Order: sequence, then C-alpha cells, then structure tokens
Amino acid sequence: MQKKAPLAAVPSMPNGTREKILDVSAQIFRIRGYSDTTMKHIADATGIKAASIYYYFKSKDDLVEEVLNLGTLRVFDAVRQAIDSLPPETSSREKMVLALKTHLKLLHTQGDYTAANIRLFPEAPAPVVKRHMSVRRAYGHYWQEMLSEGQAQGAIAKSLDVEIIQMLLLGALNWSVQWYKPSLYQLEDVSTSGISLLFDGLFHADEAAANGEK
Amino acid sequence: MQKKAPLAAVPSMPNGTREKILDVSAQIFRIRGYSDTTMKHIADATGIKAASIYYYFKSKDDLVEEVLNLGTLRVFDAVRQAIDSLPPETSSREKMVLALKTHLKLLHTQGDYTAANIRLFPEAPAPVVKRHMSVRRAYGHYWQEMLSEGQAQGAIAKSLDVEIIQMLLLGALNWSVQWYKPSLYQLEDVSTSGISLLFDGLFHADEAAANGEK
DNA sequence: GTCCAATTCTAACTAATGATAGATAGATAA
DNA sequence: TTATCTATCTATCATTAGTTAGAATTGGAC
Repeated sequence: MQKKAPLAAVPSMPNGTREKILDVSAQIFRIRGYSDTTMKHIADATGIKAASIYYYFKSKDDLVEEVLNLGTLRVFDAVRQAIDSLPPETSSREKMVLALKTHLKLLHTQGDYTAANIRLFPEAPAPVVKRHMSVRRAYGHYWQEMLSEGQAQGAIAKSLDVEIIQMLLLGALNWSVQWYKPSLYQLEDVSTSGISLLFDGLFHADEAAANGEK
Repeated sequence: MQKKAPLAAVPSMPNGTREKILDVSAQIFRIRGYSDTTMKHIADATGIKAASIYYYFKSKDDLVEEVLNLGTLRVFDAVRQAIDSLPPETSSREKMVLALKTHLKLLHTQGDYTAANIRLFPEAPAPVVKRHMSVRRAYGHYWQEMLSEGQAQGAIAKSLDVEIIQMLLLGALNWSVQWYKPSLYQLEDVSTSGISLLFDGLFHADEAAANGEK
C-alpha cells in the first residue's frame, strides 16, 4: 500500500473536500439519478472512500437535498440578478425575454446542479422533496409575479391563467434538458424558437421575426 | 412455444394474469418510479407472489420495457385514430388542436401507462430506454409531419424549426403530469391555455379568445 | 381416475448498498 | 511533550432486491 498524498494540504482553504463532494455528486446524480447513484460512485469520483462522505454529510438524503437546493437556487439567483441589473423602466416583455434566456442558459451551460435538479426531482425520497419544495415555490412565485406584471402592462393576454402559464413554460424549458444535445442544435436556436413561440404563437411568429423581434 | 405478448396496438381484455401484472405495474411505476418499485410491490398488488412474475416476464427490465412501450403506443394510437377520423379536408390547425387535446387527455385520463411512461423515461436502465426509443421516435415524427404540414399550409410560421417546436411542445404537455392536480384546475383549462398559448402566443391570446378561438 | 402441462408457491442465494464503529496519521494547541 | 482535533481509512453489519430452483397445486384431456 503506498502512501497517499495528504489531501488537506491547504489549510487556508477549509473544506475543499466538501465542495468537491457536492460538485461530483451533482455530476453523477445528473446522469444516474438518485437510486442508481451509490455513495461509492461519489466517493470514487471524489478520490476518497465512501465512509468519509459521512464526515461531511449526515446521510445520502442530506447530500441529495443540498444538491437539489443548490440547483434551484443557482438558476433563481442568476435570473434575479439578471433582472435586477436592468434599468427600472425596462418593459415587462423584455424582462421576461431575459429571464427566459437566462433560465435556459443556466440550465445548460452552468452545470450539473441545475440538470441534476431536474433529474432528481421526481425520484428523490418524498421527505427530501417536500423540504426542497419551499425553494422551488419561491422561484415559481417569482415567475408568476413577473407574468402578472406582464399581464398588468398588457404584454400578456388577460384570458390566460398566470399559474398555468408558468407551469407550462418552465415545464417546456426544463424538459429541454432531456432532449437537448449541443451537437444537433444551437442553444441559441432553442432560445429563439421558445421566445418566438411564447410571445407570438405558432402563427404570428413570422410577423414578429419580420418586425425584428423587439 | 411460449405465449407471446400480443403486438396489437389496443389491448382488448385486461383479464389474464399477464395483463393484470402489466396494469398493476404501470400503476405502481407511475408513483414510485423504476428503482423504488420492487417485484414484491407488484406481486402484492397483483395478488400473487413475486417469483410468479417470472413466469410471464423474463426480468424486471423486460416488464418495464413493455410498460414503457404501451405507454407511448396508447397515446400514439389514440391521437392517430382521432386524426384519422377527421374529414380529409380538415385544416391543419384543427388537426393540431385535436392532436394536442387528445394527447393531453390520454396523458391524464386514460391511465397509468402514459403517466408511468413519462415518469420512467429518465430513470429506466439505459438499454431498456434505448430499445424503447424507436417507438418514441415514431410518435415524434408523426407530430413533426403534422407540424410541417401546418407550416406548408401557412398555419405555422416558416421561421420556426419544426423539430424544436415538437420537442418544446410535447415537453410542456408531458411535464404537466408532474404538476397537474385535478383539484386545482380543470384539465380543460390547461388544454385551453395550452392551445391559446401555442397558436397565438402570450400577447394575441385575448384577440383569439374574442374571435371565438376558431 | 390418471396424466400432463400450465401456473403459482416456498425457500434460498447472491450481490449490492447505506450506514456505523473504531483505528490511524498528521496537525495544532497547551 | 502531551493532549486534542481533523480528516480519512479499514472492516463490518444489517437489510434489501432481483433472481433461481424446485416443489406443490390446479384444471382439462383422455
């Protein structure tokens, strides 16, 4: 047995291991889902033994819950930050376009947390999901408020139910994680198609495109 | 010669034990997903012992694959049948509306197979999913052809990529299985919102509603 | 009635997994 | 130096799940 290099070689950066476990977990959960991911999978990819994970996390469920929360929060934060950076007089429609683009971009480029989040949601243990739901709901409400504002400003038809729209919308976007392959389309195309479809519908999209898609 | 699974698209009588195992499996898979469903769960609900399932199915994977295929085929068949029953001169748009409504209805009312299908897709073992994909692709193509026809008839903007639209569209619909609760909304509302949104977009929906949503 | 095949059961095996206990080595503090 | 703390390890347990082998039972055909 040969001696291992001490992993805690940098005392000024405490708990690098913990973060690494989280990153690796997200990566693996994203691909294998919850049940099919073992503590050993995570440990191997992290470069430690399975038992050592329990030094940082109480249980597998605890670990998965943190990954879940981070996944939602990262998108939420990015979207909120993007929106907040806009001048106050920005139109509701422009806000929504930016939010949509940011959400989609985060989903696909930013990383494993967001994808794992989508993947884990249906199959994580019920108690974990239940706790995680509060974070999710907060993000959902954020969208609903944006949509309501759009409705008030006349950018969205009054006849539409904001809550349903929010569900359909995020559903369509989130599902793209399942089928989107960078080699086949450009993410930009998906984004453009989505926005066009969302605002103008199947039929009016051409007019909108002709008008410069303002 | 072993008894073969009937390839008939529409199973007629849910009488035999084999059919019952399938029905029960779909019901349980729908709720618990793949990994969290045990052969004992299925056996108990069927009223037999776990080992007896192996008389009809080679393995858990075999069973899940059949559930998966039935799930897609039932929606596919219902949609195709609905479309075929329309007079030949029906407009492309009306076809799409009917297809959308039928898809959504099947998803939620017809049963456990379709819901299980959505639920199982991400978490079923890779080899199973790979084999199942051929059935999925066939249904996807069916939609893409319908959309292309719509594009040719001018019901869909030329600027939109049919393949991307199909993915976004079915994604949004399928995801509704995850959040739709009959107590909160009427399925009809979801259907109406979806159609309105799809054809006319967020903004033009009011006009469309005023025009009677023809 | 007896036989045979279809069906279902009992019992057990094997492999894997999440988790725990206790040991160890190095760093830090007193 | 001694004691304590941090981080990780080895070894093991208890449980569970999918699967298999082979015995029992059932029902129809002769």
